[in-house]
Amino acid sequence: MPASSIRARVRAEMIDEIKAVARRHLATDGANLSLRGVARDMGMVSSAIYRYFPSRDELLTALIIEAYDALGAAVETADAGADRRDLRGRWHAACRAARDWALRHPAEYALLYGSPVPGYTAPDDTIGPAQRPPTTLVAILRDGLAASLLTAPPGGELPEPVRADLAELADVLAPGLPEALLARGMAGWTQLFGLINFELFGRLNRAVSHRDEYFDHQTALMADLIGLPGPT
Amino acid sequence: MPASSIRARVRAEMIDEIKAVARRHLATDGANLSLRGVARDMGMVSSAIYRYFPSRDELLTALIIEAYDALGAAVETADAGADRRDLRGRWHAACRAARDWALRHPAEYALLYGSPVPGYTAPDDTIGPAQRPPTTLVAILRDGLAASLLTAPPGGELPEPVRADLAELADVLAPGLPEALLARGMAGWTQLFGLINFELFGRLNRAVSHRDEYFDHQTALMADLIGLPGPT
DNA sequence: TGTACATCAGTGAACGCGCGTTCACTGATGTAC
DNA sequence: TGTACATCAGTGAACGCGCGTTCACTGATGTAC
Repeated sequence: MPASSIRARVRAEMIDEIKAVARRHLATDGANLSLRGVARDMGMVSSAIYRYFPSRDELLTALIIEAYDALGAAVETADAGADRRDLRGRWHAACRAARDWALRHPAEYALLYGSPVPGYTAPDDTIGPAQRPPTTLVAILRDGLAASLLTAPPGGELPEPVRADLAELADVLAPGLPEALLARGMAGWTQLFGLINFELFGRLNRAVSHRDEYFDHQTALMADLIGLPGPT
Repeated sequence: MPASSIRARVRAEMIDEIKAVARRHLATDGANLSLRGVARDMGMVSSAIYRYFPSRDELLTALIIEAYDALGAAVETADAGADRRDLRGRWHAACRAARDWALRHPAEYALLYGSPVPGYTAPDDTIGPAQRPPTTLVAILRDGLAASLLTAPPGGELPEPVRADLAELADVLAPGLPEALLARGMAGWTQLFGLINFELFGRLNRAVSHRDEYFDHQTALMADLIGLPGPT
């Protein structure tokens, strides 16, 4: 290995460490991530960070993309671990994986799905990673339809403008998926993140104590609405 | 009117004005509300604010309570304006009112339902106002049941720990409501805020352009799940 | 293999800005006799 | 009705802290001949 690539490797490790420290900071400061604070924790002077990230916002962006990818990978892996033909099992596995990831990484979750960071607008590179979780969910529906395990609801129930929007969206997320089924998939996706939001941001605090069971039951209700077959 | 109460009235007006200015600030700074910024906008020196609020956090709390009350009132008024026996109409009206309020007051909505403010914990006075929207929603279900317009799903579908949690919760939100119906009401409530979150925080940006129709349709799906009678 | 040069990481000081909160104070407004 | 006193709103300076970013710099590490 040439000396230059040692330098490159050390550099890559530094970048990773900065991101790791920054992730820890997110937990206490929320999105008010402080470059100086990160530098302090690394035992460097604050300006040294600029060797690795050109600005605070770029560091934030890197964290956001990594978080989306981690969440997306968790959801995809969970889905992949379930029997292909057990749609309900796949749905539950994917939803649980999202929730588990969020509970294990609450600050990163908040960065992705909480209030927008003031003064920060996410660049376009975040779009792809952000689409992984919903893509995985609707893939379950598409597979089910292809295997005739599932029937699409009548499309006539959709108002025309909604149908048109969903048709375009289907091209991106799940080509060929009937609009009425995509609408239900979106409902499930919305519900999933509504549930996680409420749990994580304290909305269940004096209300629901058996969180796992509650989550599973709410998820099952959505599976019913979508029409996923399987044991209730 | 005695002179003293003139002073009291002026004081009350100042408090209102401070809150109004602070609300404007929320729109740009998010929850990083700055007392000095508010004071500047009012043409006062920053320390003068302390005549009216003992600390920044108390001002935040006042804004939060007012926002919850405004949202709660909007939802209640919308529900009250619909035919008592048209459960589906009431449900839609309440949901639309919540969304409308959120779209008109995005920063305040984010304060209530977005990521927690770092370093701030909401005091107990916020609990009551925060419960108004879900209380209104489940009241629709309770009314429907009382008027035999609605039947409760079989309670056997609920895992026991969830049933117990929901039984306690029913005592607070809607005494006597069967747990399985409350579970569906909670699903609707979760969905409602999931929908608003996604719309407000940009999750629908390159995906759904007919927001009103999409929202109504998603809300209708939840009404189906709950079993609300009425025209689909 | 050894030397001259280029690259790069990290330092330390500084700029210009922001913040919440305290404190002694001035003046105006109200109250009591 | 007039005067002495108390209350209160708002001022201005200060404390002590934080932040992102720039810039000239030192030394170490790598590269080319």
